[in-house]
Amino acid sequence: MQRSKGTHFLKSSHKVVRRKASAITMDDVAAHAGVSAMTVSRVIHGHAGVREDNRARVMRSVRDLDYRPNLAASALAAAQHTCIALIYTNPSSSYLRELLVGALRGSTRAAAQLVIAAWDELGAKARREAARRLSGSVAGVILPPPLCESKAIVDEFVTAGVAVVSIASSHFSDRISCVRIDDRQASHDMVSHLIAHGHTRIGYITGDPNQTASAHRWQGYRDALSDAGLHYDDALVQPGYFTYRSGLEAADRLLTLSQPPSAIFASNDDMASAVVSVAHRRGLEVPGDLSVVGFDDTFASTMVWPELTTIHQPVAEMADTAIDILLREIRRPPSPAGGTVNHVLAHRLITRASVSRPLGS
Amino acid sequence: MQRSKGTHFLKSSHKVVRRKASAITMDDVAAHAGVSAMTVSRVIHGHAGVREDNRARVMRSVRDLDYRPNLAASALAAAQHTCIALIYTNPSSSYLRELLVGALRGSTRAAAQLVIAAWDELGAKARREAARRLSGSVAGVILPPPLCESKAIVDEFVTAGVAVVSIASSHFSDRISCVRIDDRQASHDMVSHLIAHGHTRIGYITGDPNQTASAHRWQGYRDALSDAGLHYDDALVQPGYFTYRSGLEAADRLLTLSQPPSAIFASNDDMASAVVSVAHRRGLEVPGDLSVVGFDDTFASTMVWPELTTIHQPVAEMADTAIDILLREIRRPPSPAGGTVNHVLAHRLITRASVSRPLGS
DNA sequence: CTGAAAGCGCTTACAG
DNA sequence: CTGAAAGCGCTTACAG
Repeated sequence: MQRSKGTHFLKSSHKVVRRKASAITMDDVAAHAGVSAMTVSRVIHGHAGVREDNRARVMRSVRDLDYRPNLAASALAAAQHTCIALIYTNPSSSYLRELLVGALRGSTRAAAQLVIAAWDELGAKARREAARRLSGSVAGVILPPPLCESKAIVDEFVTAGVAVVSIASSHFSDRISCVRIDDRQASHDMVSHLIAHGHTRIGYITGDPNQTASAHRWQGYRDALSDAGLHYDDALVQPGYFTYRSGLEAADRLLTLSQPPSAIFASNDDMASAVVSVAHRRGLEVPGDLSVVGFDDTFASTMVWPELTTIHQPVAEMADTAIDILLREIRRPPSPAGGTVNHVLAHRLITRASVSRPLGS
Repeated sequence: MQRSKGTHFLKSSHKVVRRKASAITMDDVAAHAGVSAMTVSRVIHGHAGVREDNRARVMRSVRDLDYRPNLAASALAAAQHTCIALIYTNPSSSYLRELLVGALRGSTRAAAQLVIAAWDELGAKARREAARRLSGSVAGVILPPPLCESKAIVDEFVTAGVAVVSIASSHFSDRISCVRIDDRQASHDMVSHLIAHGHTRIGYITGDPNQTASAHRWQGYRDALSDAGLHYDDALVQPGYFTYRSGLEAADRLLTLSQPPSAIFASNDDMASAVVSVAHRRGLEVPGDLSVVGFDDTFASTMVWPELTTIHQPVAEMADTAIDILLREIRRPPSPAGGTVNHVLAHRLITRASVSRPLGS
């Protein structure tokens, strides 16, 4: 192993020792493998048209020297000073954390610069203003809900030629790309899970009517009932807004029904947590007296007792994917077509402790 | 306003329009201001030794052209391919989100590359292993609790010459720098707040004994009681571990006391949420029958009803500051001294709805 | 106090 | 299938 440039760095100097990782450059790898830097670059990016033996040698050298490309250099050389913004407006959304982790992973991998913008304090007008300003300095934006439901905001970016990907919403999927799960199917899965446990009176708390996911989840609930031959009862469906507070109120309405449900499906975890709290206040055991399930698999779902059965949404992966889609759109040659992507990731039913068979079954 | 290089980009091409932001380079600014790029660079970095009129002209041009430096280029040129890792092990810590936002802000500003590592699935041995591996590729690490309390991990990095900053813990402050708040004073403030409302029997739930903050917060509780001339009652202090579950158990013990407290101070929000839940299950109104307060001002504190009075810890700012400290250590010339920094940020008491005067006062 | 030149580590046309 | 050269936009010595 030859560290042509690196070796003398490993002496005593504090500062320089710390740089040792980047001491290995593409040229070092090229020399080690006996090819040009060009070829190394091709191999690394998986470009076709490299002889198999050369490819193998390069990969070997990369491993031997523990080479890690310098992202700053890549970004600069590729003139890909791509700056992508992730905008959030809902600080209480527990999944912002996952969103950040995923976006960071994606932007690092792609050597794009990530900017986080918090717009929760801004009014509608200030948001449009901010969007206009941002359009001047970023090539793409990731729009989580509820921002991606706003035509004004989406328009602002699209008009400015900024690439946009919405997370968890297909509202404007004809104009911008989106990454999401199949909310309807996921909701269907959850209701079927409850039915399989013997529940026939299943309460449902809807989500924010301004978010497309709400309609899909609700539809999934109805589909599953109908598929199981259960009739749909209006009284069992109460409006919510994805907030803890709204969950509290909906749960109260549901549990004071003359014939209360034996299970409640709140369409997100925050509301489901609220249901558990209301149940406790009313002296009901969960899941003994009432089964409760949520949606999203956020932190909130394990912050209650018992922990909630819920639907896992791969949020980090969604953000990561969003970066890829954005970059592809930004870097592709100008095409007349445009063509948005509608990327659907797999969801997963997470079984925890908040579901049991109904009383007396 | 002359966009020597930019103008022709603004034509129809989709791709290139998106690059317009970076079309303005330092050379453009230099030309606009009638100086060299060198001088622009000096002004931007606030280096001394630039004539006042030149400085003013440059700043004017920067503003006029809306110049934004290309971070990739800065990083590359400065040979500051500094890579910093943020390692987390506690995915349920609601403040990871803030940590990420702050770290990202800091790393973007400083053109450092940020890497997020999740070690929560790893055992002690695997963590040491991971630390060793990471030491080869990063110049600095940010260690939030509880990781920063582990001598083995800290040693692994320090030995490898990697700069380390711990968040919210001064445990190894003689060997590594830390960013934190004054936990003891903050806790004192909170207890004084309860006393000011007329509470004299104040329950306390301690934190994870392995985290230094726990001891400081507990000390603040005792200090405040003593300062107010109240006696310290062992029965009112119950052990917790910063988890929701442990809060549930501690609250049960506290509320079954023959003489239960009129207020409970849980030393973090997760446990305080648990206290509220237990209170409700026992038919107690919060804050009517029991005042409850937390610590950290995380998402959990507004996820319960009533929302919790708590101590705000500026977590994002802490991470941001950590990046600065790290960079200073990494980039400073090798010095024999070393010298760690102990940076204390201001906390804030957040008053919400979970405190009232005790019953019958 | 100021600037011309070299170079950071990659990638992108362009030739073979 | 492969490589030499130019260049991405900045900063760092080095000279004035």
